[in-house]
Amino acid sequence: MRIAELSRRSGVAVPTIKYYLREGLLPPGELTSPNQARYEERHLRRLRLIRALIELAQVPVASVKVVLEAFDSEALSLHKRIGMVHRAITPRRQVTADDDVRAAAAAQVRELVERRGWAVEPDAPAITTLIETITALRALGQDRLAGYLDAYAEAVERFTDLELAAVTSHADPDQIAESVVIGTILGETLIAALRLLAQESISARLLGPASASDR
Amino acid sequence: MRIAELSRRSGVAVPTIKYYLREGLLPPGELTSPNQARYEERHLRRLRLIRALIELAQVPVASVKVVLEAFDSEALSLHKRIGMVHRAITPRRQVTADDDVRAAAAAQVRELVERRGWAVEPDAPAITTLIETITALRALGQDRLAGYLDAYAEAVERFTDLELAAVTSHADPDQIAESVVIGTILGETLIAALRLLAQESISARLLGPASASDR
DNA sequence: GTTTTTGGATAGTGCTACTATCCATAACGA
DNA sequence: TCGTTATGGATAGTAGCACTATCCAAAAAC
Repeated sequence: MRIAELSRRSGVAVPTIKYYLREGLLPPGELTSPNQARYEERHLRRLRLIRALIELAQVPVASVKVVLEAFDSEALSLHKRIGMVHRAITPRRQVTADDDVRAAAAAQVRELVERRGWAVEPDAPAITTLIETITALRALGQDRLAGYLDAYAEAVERFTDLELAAVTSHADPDQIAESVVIGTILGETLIAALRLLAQESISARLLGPASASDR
Repeated sequence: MRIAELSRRSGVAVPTIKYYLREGLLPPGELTSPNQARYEERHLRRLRLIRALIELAQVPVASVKVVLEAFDSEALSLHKRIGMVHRAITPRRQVTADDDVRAAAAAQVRELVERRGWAVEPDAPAITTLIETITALRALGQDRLAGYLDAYAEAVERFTDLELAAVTSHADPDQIAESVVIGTILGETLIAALRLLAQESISARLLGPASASDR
């Protein structure tokens, strides 16, 4: 197919497709002449994936590129590819002043990881996010929330077990990689949306129409 | 305190504080003369909250403003304030072409909400996100993942129950509002980070060193 | 009494994610 | 066959966001 059809079937404007080609998000089509290229179904699939990552999961274009590189690195172990994706989608956090609040948060995270028997590198990007978030929660007077970390961690393990169990049912290792990468990123969007719905429902029941200041 | 001290204690540059004042994120200090204002502890707390929302939860400045307005709307019921926050932190999704894939996803979401007995408005922002995400997952050939929606929903209810239970232990309704708003937004960051850690751990165990192409 | 800081206003910056324009060539439709 | 439309590739421009920088007269600090 030519670029116009790719655009029509994906809903992405032609100049945007050209931009993705320039940025290396989308592999070039096969040139049939100096100014004519042919695109395949895989280009359409790739384009849909790019749009899902950008629009739904809000991944920046530069990170999408890294994610897709991990996606395509068939020579690497799946674990390493997942590591690449994690690094790509975790924003760089500049570490706050290293006071005792942060040290306590770091200790809490270390203990959590140990208690749950998680095999993670101590400099994993999510560790920093976790420490900074707990530090912020405590600084905001929300120690209570930070104290429920273990319960959160347990609930979170359900997602992961579920996902990885689903994945191992696939036979083709490339299919597995695809599922894990997509599941990691779009799964987060899914979970966040479900969480908001559950919250709205509970809040409607507990805190809504019954409130004095309402209506 | 004056602006220099506010800057020093919060770690936010003076011009940035002025910018937040202009944008209405931070209430003005009390003017003691035409070009002199006094800031209180509450300004420092507010500034820390703003930074946590922007840096950790990646909430855009314009949305932070709406969140803080909900935060300060003491006249509204907590349920309505939560609704404001949800609308502020959910990006506008332009609806994809209304084909049968999307219709099926919409039906799936409707059934899920009904099955779980969730009391949510049918035009809640998270509903659209959910439908679009499921549509995208199916378009990407990840029907399996989309099929686990119920299990995801169940795990997600744990968070929410936990949070709301924790909240009702507070007596002061303003404290409750504060906890819910902060918990809603920073909780998501927390959950996402924990999920990445759990995933890294499981993937290290199942898919890591054992792989052929890995060292 | 001089140096520093302040609130307030305005303008400028760097980055991101596109859009727009141009051009020579190729494909299409009458 | 021939005028119109589409294409690949290059370059330049744009809109929005989140700050930064600069300036000023007046106040504070030393």
